[in-house]
Amino acid sequence: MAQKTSQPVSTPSEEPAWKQRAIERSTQAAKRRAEQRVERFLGAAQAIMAEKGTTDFTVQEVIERSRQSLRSFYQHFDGKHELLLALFEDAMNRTADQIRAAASGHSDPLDRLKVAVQLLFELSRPDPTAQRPLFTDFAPRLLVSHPAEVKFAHAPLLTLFTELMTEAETAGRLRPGPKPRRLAAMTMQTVMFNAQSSGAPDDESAHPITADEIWDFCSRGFTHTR
Amino acid sequence: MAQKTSQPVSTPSEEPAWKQRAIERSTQAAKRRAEQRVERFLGAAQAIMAEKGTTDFTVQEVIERSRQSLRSFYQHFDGKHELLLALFEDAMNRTADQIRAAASGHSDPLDRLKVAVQLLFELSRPDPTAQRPLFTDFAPRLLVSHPAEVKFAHAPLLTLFTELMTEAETAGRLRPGPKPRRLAAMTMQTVMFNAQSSGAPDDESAHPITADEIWDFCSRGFTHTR
DNA sequence: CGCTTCATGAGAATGTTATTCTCCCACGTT
DNA sequence: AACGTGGGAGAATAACATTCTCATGAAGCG
Repeated sequence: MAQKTSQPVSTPSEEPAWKQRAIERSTQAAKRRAEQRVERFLGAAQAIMAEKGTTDFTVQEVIERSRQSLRSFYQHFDGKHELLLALFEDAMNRTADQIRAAASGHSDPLDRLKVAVQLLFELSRPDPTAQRPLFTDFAPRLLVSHPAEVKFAHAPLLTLFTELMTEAETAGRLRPGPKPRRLAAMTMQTVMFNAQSSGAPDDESAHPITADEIWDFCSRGFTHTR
Repeated sequence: MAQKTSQPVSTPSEEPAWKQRAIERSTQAAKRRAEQRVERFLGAAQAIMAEKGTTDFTVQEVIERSRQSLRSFYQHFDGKHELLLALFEDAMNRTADQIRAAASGHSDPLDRLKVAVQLLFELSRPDPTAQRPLFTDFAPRLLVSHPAEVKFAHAPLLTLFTELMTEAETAGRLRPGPKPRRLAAMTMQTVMFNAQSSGAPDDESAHPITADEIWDFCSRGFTHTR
């Protein structure tokens, strides 16, 4: 955080710029190498998850696949937990982008919201076919063990939904009262978790709640319109 | 499965009634004893959970506390998983009863629903003070690993909410269209999971969504009332 | 050019649990 | 009295994550 360039306690003038730069350079190099390694771990983990369709891989598998060592792994990650968290944040970012892109295809604010809600619903659903174990396996667990991290990872999505809600509000399409951001938060949660427990898209006998139903529910609630 | 004593496939007459009864009696006795033991395991687990406020106890602790043996434990339960499931179902039943009782204190169908929603919200919230680790720890995990069991355990609650919804519908307080049962299911999910991620009742800086907001959201949605 | 340091590789050691297995005894039955 | 069975004690196993040890090779330095 604080750079030592300032001249307070220690003699700054005794740290010439060239030295700073030299250190900087070697530091940078080290950082690059570290990033390289981290990337390899991440890539390997992602590949394994894609194959097995679960987050239940072992650290062993990851290091074997990435041709690195256990030692190295724990040098770069605080534990398996952090690896998954990194992957999760990444996935959330990409998801937010995907949804934003899909929504941008419509001009009406409510249409945009609708598309976003329905796509998020589909993406959050536990489909054994599609490989999204991070959403269906990891996220729920993380939610109980590290709620703060989850909140952080959800940020991009929340931002997106807040944008969409705000646009809708500006267009006078929201009912007055609740702040867009809170509506966005509740809508997100509602959509994601209802998707979770809605079973796979096909199976089931009776229940499977659909994206349409969720949209209908979120947007209009259940009371009679007086 | 198949009995070895019989010559033909089935010879009921060759099994005298007295023998049947004798077997019955000893079977019943065994069953009683088994139930006894199961109760002890359950009780011990519950006590430990109450003390530690988490489902992360070890099987060891349970058997020590209940003064029984590992062998016995695995003879009665398929694994720790089944023990927790039993406790969970129990807790859900009691929760449903509690909510039903609270709701019965009001005469207006919508008031009843409101009370139910708000109480469920409070009960589902991760309050470190109150000891409800089954809701906050176990349920989410179970949801991903054994969705069917969760659905089963949720049944009493779903039934309750369906009743309340149906009453509201009968009273003409629901908007036409959606079936009460589906509204009940979505409302339940929405309330429970939003509570999950709403942080403890007190802490937090900005967010913490409230029971009122959730009720408002579920009942009225977010669109403008034309 | 030798020396030191640091990031890594390789993999053994540890720790924690759940789960299974083995031995053994007390009992009611035959 | 032999016997079959339920159950107690607790050792053995299995999976993993995590930590620790040792060795190496390359970068930096005098």
